[in-house]
Amino acid sequence: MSQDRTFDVLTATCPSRTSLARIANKWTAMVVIALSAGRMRFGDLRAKVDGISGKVLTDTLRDLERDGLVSRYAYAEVPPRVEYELTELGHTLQSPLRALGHWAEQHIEEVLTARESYDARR
Amino acid sequence: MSQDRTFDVLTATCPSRTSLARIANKWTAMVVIALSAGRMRFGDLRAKVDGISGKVLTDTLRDLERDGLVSRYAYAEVPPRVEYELTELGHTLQSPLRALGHWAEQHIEEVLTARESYDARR
DNA sequence: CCCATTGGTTACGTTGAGGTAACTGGTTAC
DNA sequence: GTAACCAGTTACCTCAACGTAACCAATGGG
Repeated sequence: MSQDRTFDVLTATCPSRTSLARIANKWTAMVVIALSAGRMRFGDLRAKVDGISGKVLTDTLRDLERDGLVSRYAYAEVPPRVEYELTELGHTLQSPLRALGHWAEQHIEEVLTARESYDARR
Repeated sequence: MSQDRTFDVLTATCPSRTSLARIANKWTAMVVIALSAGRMRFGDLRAKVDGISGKVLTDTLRDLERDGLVSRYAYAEVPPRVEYELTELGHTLQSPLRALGHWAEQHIEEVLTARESYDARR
């Protein structure tokens, strides 16, 4: 139950780094943030994560499903209906990733200002 | 001062998304986590972020500097010496990214288990 | 003298992420 | 008959990410 100091993302061979590589990713972040609103079907998710291509959304969802972060519910209907939702594990990832999204929104003006002065300097 | 609902990372054209793309990135996360320990020179940073190549570290640091998250101090010595540290803005990013790192370390076992059962299922 | 040492940067070549577009399936509406 | 519907899947192509290795310049050792 207590924290084993066994895993360290800064160590190249540590398996936790493969996990970090997956979650520290813009598409993963956006999909998880979108799914925070609750169970959703593929088309709605695609509309919510503005600009994501079908291929990338499919790939991202499959990876998240494989890692146990998202559940997939397919209905044998025509036209097909498929819904996705965060698992219990996925919910634990929601708050860190939403924090990242909030950071991006709250600090974008400072970032843009910094970029301008950096670019002007060269 | 209050929160304008002006920015939304889920909107493709929103500038905050470019910012999210930069911070929701494995190398960015690892470098910021490493720099949480304080001002550090290039070589030490490279050793701490195990497995990162010189080129990627340089590129990552330059992007972070451009966005105002990291300060760069170069000394005109031979051999050259350059130190980096988080800016005030960079410090505000430290806790969300460390949270991501912790998540990866704390939940890697569940993730590995999920992967196994997913792969076995196919 | 000459060469090795040192940290950061750059040039070059390779790999992989990601975009586009065409196609699948059975049912309903024209 | 044929067109539209939804969630993929595949093939193909492009461009960005990444790794490798050479390079720079002043100092110290032999």
